[in-house]
Amino acid sequence: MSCENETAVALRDAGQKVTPQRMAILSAVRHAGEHVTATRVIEQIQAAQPYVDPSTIYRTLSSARELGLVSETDMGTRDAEFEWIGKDRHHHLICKSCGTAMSLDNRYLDGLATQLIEELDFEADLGHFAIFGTCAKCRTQNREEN
Amino acid sequence: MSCENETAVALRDAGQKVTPQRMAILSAVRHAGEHVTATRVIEQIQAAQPYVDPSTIYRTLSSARELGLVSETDMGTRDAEFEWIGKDRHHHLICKSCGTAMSLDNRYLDGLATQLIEELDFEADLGHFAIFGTCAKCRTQNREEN
DNA sequence: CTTGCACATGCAACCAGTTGCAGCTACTAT
DNA sequence: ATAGTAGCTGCAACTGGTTGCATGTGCAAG
Repeated sequence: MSCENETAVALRDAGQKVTPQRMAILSAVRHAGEHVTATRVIEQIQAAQPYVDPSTIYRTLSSARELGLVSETDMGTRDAEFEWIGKDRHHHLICKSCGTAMSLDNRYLDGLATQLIEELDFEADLGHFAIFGTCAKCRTQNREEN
Repeated sequence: MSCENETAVALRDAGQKVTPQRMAILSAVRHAGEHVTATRVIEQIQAAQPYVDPSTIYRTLSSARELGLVSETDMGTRDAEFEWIGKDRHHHLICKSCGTAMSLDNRYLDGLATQLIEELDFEADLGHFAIFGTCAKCRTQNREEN
C-alpha cells in the first residue's frame, strides 16, 4: 500500500473526508523527513496551490494531530513543530543553550509509561515529547568558562 | 526572608529591576497556589491596577520563566499555564478525555534524568512537564462503552 | 543627594492563528 | 447513477499575543 493510501484510509476510518488539500498538506509533513512548522507547510503548499487557505492548513494539521497521524511539539521556538508519526517513534532532546535538537529513542520513556500505568492507572500517551536541557558540548563549554 | 524579598533578590541577581508591576505580577502567580493562565493574571492585576499593560505582563512572565522563577506549561488548553516554582517540584498528568490535571511527584522522572545524563551526557531540565494520556476513570468508562 | 544609564513600561501598530458562516464536495445509501 | 448529508473549504472578521519605539524609573556610583 502506498503512503497516500495509508493516509486516506486513516482519514476515512476516522469518519473524515479525503480531499486534495488534505492529501497535499499531510504529504508535505510526511515527506518533510524532519519536523516542520505550520508556517513552513503553508509556504510549501501555497507555492504549488496558491488558493489553499492557511486556515485549512491549520485545521488539517490540528485534526491530524488528534487522529494521531502527526505530532505537534513545542520545540522552544515560537511556533510548534509538526512531525509525521511513523514506525520509529522517538522524542527530542533540545539544548536550551545551542538550540540543537537530538532524537531520543522511545525506550527511554517506556519505563516511565509502565510505572504510570502500574502505580497510578494512568495510560500515558508518550507519542511526542520535547525534553529541554543542556547538551554535552555546551556543558563542557560552560565548565571551561568558569 | 519574606517571599517578596526572595523574588526581589532573584530579579536583582539576574541584573533585572524590581518594579511595582513585576512584584504584583509575580506575587499573583506565587499566591495562585495552582497554575494560572496569562489571561487570568491579566484580569487579576488589572482589577487592582487598571493601568498595567498586558504586554508588560506577558513580558514579565516570559522573563521570569527564563530566570526559572515560574514554569510555563501547555496543558492542552489553548493558552499556557504558569506556575510558581517552589520547593515541591512536580509535574502534571493531563487526561485528554476529561481534561483533569493531576500532580505527579518528581521522583517519577528522576530515573529518566539520571539515565539521560549517564548514557547521553545530556543534562535534562525537568522543571515542568505535562504528560497527556487517559486517566483511570475515563479508561474504565471507555471499556464499559465497548 | 544627584546623576547617568540600562532596563522596564505603556502605547499603538502589527501579525499569526482562530472562528463563524455560506457554499461546495466527498462519501453513503438507495 | 442519483440524491442526501455530513464534513470540508475559502473568505472575512476577529482576537490574543508580540514588537518597535519614545518615555519613564530603579539602582548604583560618585
